[in-house]
Amino acid sequence: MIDINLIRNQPELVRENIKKKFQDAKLPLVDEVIDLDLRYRAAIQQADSLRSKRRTISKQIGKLIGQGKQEEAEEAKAEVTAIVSELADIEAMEGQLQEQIRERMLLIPQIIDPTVPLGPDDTHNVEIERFGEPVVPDFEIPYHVDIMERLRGIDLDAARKVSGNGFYYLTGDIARLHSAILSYSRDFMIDRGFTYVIPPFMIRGEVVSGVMSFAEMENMMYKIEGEDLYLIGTSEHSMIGRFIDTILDADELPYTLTSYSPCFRKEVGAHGIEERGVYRIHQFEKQEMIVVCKPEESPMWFGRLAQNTVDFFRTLDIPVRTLECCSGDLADLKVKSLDVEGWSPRQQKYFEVGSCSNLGDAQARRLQIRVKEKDGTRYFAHTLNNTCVAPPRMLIAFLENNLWEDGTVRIPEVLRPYMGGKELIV
RNA sequence: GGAGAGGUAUCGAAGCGGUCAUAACGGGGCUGACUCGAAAUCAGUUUGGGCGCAAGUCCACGUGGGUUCGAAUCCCACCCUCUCCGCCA
Repeated sequence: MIDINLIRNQPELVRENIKKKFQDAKLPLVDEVIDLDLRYRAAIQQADSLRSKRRTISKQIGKLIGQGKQEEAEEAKAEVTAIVSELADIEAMEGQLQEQIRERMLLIPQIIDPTVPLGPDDTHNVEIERFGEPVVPDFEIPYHVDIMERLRGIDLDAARKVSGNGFYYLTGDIARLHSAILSYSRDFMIDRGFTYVIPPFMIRGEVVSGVMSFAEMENMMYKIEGEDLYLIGTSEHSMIGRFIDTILDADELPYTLTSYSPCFRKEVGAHGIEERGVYRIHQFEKQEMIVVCKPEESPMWFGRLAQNTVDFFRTLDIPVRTLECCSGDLADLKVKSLDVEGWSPRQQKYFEVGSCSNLGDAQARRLQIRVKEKDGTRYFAHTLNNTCVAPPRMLIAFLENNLWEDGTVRIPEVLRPYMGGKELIV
């Protein structure tokens, strides 16, 4: 959500931004908002003055009755009744206009960062940098599920029987590896100064509708029957929810948090659970980074967050690259976004393992997350989030890159302490 | 699950149909005085949001309705928090 003042004062800038995102169909929204806003403000003034009158006269009635002037009081009552009925119509209009403005404001995209490359869709995303040598070994790398099965580390058949498609049993060393990666990532982030947080895994409907659109909610969130609770799709939901409708002291900032949570997703819609294996599933676990900071610091944090993920994968000897989202592929709430992709020697291409986003003040404006300076000035905070690691998906990259020809999996040094000193999975 | 209490500003808390919601009273914060400095003391100041060029004005007492000329205050529904008992990782 953008500042409505931007539409009032610099509508051209808002239109340009819509064009940059190849959403020309939304251009009329700008003029609609300008028109509705004018009418809304007029309605406010009219209603306010009526409310003011109602209040003044009502107070007088009290006095008149106190003085025993019944007749005058009755006259005044009639006057207020007339005002109140007039007010009812204007208030209805006021509410309607406000709702119409809000509906449109939610559709108008956030002003993107000037550094975002322009392009209509994800084919125009721009590779920024590669880290590590994307090696293609001279033996064939099996499908990740086959690798796991050979190591007796996964049971998808049983999971389908028990829970359905999109779930898994991890067992033995693979399960341990999964936990090791999470523990390691947690410590990795703590070492970089982030505060470790374990948030609620279920949140209220009110919070859900605050952090995502209705369509997203329908397609992603599992609802608990008979309760006003939803399973989180990512810890970002509960982490950002924590700050809804708060005013933070400027000297508390920045909040640099790293949170662990399981994530539950329906994955309804375009993709479904088509992909076999553990690439796209209903339940996975994730270590996340969340930053709430001052506006001028968000570009700096954006870079640092993305670098954290890159560094993390590099300590596990997985080649990665960063890919910047072009304007057309960027979600409407985001100012700038970078995907981190891990190398798949089997497919001989990179695939998404994490996503780093700067939401600017869009999320904060929508959720009323404000900052107060010592001198009393207030403004909206900037929020960022980034995947540190989502183990099931990263296991794919991990296994493919650390597999030896004889079928054993090498465990990188940094993970060994979390694996009881093991160097190999055989 | 049973019983009770309660949701008012940064915190505690008063108000329980109009003349204190620019929120009593107390604490905290900030500014100033005194002081070499601090503590203590004294004085002042301190909610958020909308509209308006401004003067000013409106909204918010958990949420949503209702009654009334007028609602923090009365009525209805819902939400949440706390305490005790029970149950239980």
